Amino acid sequence: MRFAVSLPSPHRLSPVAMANRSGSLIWFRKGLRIHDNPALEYASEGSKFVYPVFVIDPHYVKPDPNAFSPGSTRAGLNRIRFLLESLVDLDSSLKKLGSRLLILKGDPSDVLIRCLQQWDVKKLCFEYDTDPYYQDLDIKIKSYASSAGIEVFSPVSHTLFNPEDIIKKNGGKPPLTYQSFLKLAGEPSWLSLQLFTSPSSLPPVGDVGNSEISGVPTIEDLGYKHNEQDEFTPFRGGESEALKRLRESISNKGWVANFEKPKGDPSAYLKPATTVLSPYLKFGCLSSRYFYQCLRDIYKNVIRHTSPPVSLVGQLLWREFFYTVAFGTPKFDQMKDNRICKQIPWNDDDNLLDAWREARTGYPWIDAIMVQLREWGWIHHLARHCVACFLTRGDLFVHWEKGRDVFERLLIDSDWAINNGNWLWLSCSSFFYQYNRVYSPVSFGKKYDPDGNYIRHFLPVLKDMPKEYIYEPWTAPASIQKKAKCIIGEDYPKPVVSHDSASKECKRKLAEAYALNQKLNGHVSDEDLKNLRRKLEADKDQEFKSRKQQKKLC
DNA sequence: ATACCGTTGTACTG
DNA sequence: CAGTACAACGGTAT
Repeated sequence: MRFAVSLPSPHRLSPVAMANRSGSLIWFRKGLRIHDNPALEYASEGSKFVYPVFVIDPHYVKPDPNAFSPGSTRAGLNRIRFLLESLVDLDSSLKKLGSRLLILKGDPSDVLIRCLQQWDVKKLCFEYDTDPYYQDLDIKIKSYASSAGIEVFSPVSHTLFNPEDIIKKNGGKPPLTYQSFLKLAGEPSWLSLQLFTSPSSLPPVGDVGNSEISGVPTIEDLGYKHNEQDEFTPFRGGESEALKRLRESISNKGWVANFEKPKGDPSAYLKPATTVLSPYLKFGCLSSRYFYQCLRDIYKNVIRHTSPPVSLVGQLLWREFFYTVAFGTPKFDQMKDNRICKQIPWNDDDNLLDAWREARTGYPWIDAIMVQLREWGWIHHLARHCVACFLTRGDLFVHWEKGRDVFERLLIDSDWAINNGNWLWLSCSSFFYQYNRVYSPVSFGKKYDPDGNYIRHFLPVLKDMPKEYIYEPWTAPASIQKKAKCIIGEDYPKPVVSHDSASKECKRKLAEAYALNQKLNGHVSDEDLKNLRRKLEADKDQEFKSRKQQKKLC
């Protein structure tokens, strides 16, 4: 039966009406795909109607004129666009199966609860998500559903493993090294199953009463101007694009079998050295499990292949590792009260942060990466390492949380667990502690590009720049500087700080902080941090004075 | 207590 | 340029 217009709330429905409910609601959040989608499969099983819903949260998409780049408060325009493209693709796939995507706007929990009240829904299906944002949301939704007698199905399908299982296996705490994670994880249990079961048709959409439903909005619909941004990311969102990219990536079996992350060229932009599947994995346009299965199939048929951590499968397992640690670590995204995070008295100087964020550090190789990040929303992972090290472990010595925020906004693939994990890693706050080891484009360039053209494609502006300029901007011969200035402009900034990969000064600061952490067994109070910061500043002052004195004597 | 290890190092010598 | 010495932290296994 079909319900006409709006319904009373479920606790006021007669038992007959409840019993007669025959539809399902699939709530898309991540997992924007048809293939390997257990929630969608379960929703359509034995259902007369299926309501495929995506809720657009104004908090996530509403233009924020005060943000430092075009976009909303939380997301840059590139990612918003990527999301909308993914939704268009999902809608068109659903239409081919006899259904369509219902777009609703508002606070997700309010909107969804209203749908459950008004529509013919017996089963509510959505992919399980470990991000704190969804964990909170899910509690609300689940508690409503159970009070209304609606069945909830929330399978783990975003990741290869259930982080909860791994943590349980490890005695309640997440593993903190990649190797121990590998041991605990083993092979995923579903590997022998045929995952790629896209439905051939779907039940029709039920009566939606008087709910306000729209098609997928354009960025103009959301209030953005057509020319808000000069250059947009060249990566198109959506499942179709994801599968196309996957097929292209894995068509070269030798490449897949021999993939070694550190050997790729981070500057190769038009033909990236990696698969650039991360944004599709982030939104679930591509199933990580399907990807994993494809890779395993290839490995089976070759004599030799690379292994984790550097292999392609290894990259997928890094994702699992960070998801697991992030899920099992309270306050994972901050320094304070974070069990696994070193307490370090970072600089409070926002001018340094701004210079880094706005690509005017005065180091073309850093600035080039930052411009590509802003304009294209994607940079090679090794390039991410370079700029993250530069911000936190050079003379800038800026808090990793601030760099994290910039990445979270600008990257089209920014993923809560992975982004925070990498910043913890690269700032030597957790997982990795060898603060004298830095990642810099100069060393990558030396290693991987004998022609010296290494950094060329980070940015079109830099593509014809002589390597001397790029590597050592302010010590290059005058003739080269002259040529470089023609390309970049006379007003190209002088370096904001001296930056000798990881400077002695920075190393000293970190060593101090580590000693403090050790002495206090990790329990470092705000007061301790303040004192240490004061001490560091006093030391610096002292050093400055003594240097002045020495000069005088000379 | 000690040795060894870690996704992709650095600096020097010849 | 290749080869070698060095540097260095916390976590884990022994």
